Amino acid sequence: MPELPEVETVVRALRPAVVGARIESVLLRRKDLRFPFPKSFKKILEGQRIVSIDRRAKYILMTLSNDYIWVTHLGMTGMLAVRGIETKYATHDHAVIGLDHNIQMIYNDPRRFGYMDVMAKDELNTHKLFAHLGAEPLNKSFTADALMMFLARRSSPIKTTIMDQKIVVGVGNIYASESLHMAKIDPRRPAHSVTRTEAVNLVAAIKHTLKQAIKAGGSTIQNFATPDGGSGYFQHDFKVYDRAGLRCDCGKKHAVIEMVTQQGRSTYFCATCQR
DNA sequence: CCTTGAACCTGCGGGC
DNA sequence: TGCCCGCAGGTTCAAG
Repeated sequence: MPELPEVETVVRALRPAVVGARIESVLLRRKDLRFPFPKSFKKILEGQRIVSIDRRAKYILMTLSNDYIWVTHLGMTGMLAVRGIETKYATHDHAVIGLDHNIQMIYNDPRRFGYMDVMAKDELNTHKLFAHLGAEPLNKSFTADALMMFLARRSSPIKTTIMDQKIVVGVGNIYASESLHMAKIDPRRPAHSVTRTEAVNLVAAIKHTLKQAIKAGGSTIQNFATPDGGSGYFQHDFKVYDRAGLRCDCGKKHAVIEMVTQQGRSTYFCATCQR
């Protein structure tokens, strides 16, 4: 999936097209994605206007005129895009939301790890999906002190730890490697071994990496594209991700990027500049 | 509580 | 050319 920058890119691209639009039809081309669509999904959406579109963690939130929130998670391979009315669908076009002014919003997702839900507006912060989420990395509340509190009692690797959505949201497999590289921290180190100074650097690195990626319109890998059909460019800026065997730009002699597996996910780092 | 591993699903690229 | 294997942006759940 899209990590935080990709979801933010999707939200920003959709905003001008969907805010104020009226939902005229909901076509579900299968009954489930990762989970079944809620029974009342069609009934709650149809006839409503989309009041706003926002992001929380990696979730897309669309507030409707009936005070319900339509929640979409893109999973690993989900895409939410707008286009003109068409009757011909692509493989994996699972949901088609018809808007006024002859616009359709299409949800396409080959692996179907994504899902949609609806909830009352005032239920948002207590809802199962959101109650346990940690800090938004780009908010002021995400500080080294806040991070240190969690790191202290964790023995698992720092890379795994910053991907834990209970601690900080939005940092996925790519930006975890990239942020640790920028902060010069070895991803294999136990979380509790990270010093306060390093935590300060790490928090700054996470914020910087995510912001830069948003600026570049996210990363394009395999099937991720921005909703207008374009691509993000951040993948051209990867310093370590997917670069095993290549020289690290730290420029030190024999500094080569390595790949290791941590909890089933690939981690990329430079053992020379990351300690 | 924390940690780890498996599960969900399809497609693609590399190696033989 | 074609097949098989491993791997891919995330999250959740169970078991230790």
